[in-house]
Amino acid sequence: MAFKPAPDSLSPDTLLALDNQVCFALYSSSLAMTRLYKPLLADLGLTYPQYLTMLALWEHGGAGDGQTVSQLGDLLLLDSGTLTPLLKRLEVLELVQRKRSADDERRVHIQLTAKGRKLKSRAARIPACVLAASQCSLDELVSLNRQVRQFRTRLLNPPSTD
Amino acid sequence: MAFKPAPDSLSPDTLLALDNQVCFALYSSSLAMTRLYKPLLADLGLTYPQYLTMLALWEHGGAGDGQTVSQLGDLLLLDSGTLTPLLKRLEVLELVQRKRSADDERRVHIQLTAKGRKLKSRAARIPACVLAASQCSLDELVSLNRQVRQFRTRLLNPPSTD
DNA sequence: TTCAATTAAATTGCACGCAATTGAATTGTT
DNA sequence: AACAATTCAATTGCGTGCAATTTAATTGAA
Repeated sequence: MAFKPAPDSLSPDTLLALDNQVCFALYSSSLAMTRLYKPLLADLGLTYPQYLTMLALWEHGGAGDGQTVSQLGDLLLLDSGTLTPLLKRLEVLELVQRKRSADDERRVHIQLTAKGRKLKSRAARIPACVLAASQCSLDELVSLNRQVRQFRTRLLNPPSTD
Repeated sequence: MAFKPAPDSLSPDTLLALDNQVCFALYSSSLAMTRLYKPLLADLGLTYPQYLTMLALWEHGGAGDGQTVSQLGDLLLLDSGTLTPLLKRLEVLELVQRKRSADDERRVHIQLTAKGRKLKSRAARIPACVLAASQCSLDELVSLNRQVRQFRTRLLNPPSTD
């Protein structure tokens, strides 16, 4: 008499189920976050990636020369192909200034304008809105943030192939 | 004698720090996952969103008429503006068939072709590659997946505004 | 029955992401 | 000094995401 087989946890059906993919959980959650931010950011005239860029500049752009495109890319994990046109749009909005470096003409320094710095106080209201909409406690968000960042760190430091 | 003030956990600087944004953790992790999948999916000739769409169809497209565009959108949390051109590309690849519904001409049914069904066995190798590259245990991924999905569920069911 | 409201998919326009390439500036080696 | 290799930003091309609109089909209320 045969036992009823348990669902094989390594079957293709299980391995490929949409809800079993961490990648899909991250992907769909990230898009859901973008949608949540959109109306909040519309008040500031920013898109979501533009907002992240302003966060990076508010936090790390205070020093004299601001940040180069590459340094911003390191902070945001994006490349110049994405950042260059985005930064040009922020320049049109008069939130940043783009200036060729004097001592290395290859570099472009991104500096906040007065208008860009001023926007920070209005943006400061956003995190509370997001916390409320997430229906999570602050502790839960802090914990989730830590775990997702830890996961990202491991992804970005692939095992050496020695 | 004044105490040295603790860093104010509710100051704008703290609230707006890039690493304190769950949204950025999710965003950058999701992009990092996309980059990880890219070479694996290149072997199958798929982009990452196309792969997610195939996952949805392998799991839920077996029944006679497959899934309509709307039903796929519910599974993937995407709309027709995104899915229609993506599905047309999958049709060009001969992985799916798009057919107007007979009893409701507004609907378009998406069905796997034999070639589309066959691709599943090759895709079945991908999860193991991702697990290895993530440098996480299966338990850790399962746990992270559960928490991110729970977070997404709360985001998508906003508190009623009665 | 008629026709307004609703629904489904497609279309349009814009802003990403990113691979691949280009062009210009700098560095390193001899 | 010369010049190959490297680095940085910009550009090009393609595939998403998504708001807004359009088109066509269906539903529903008078």
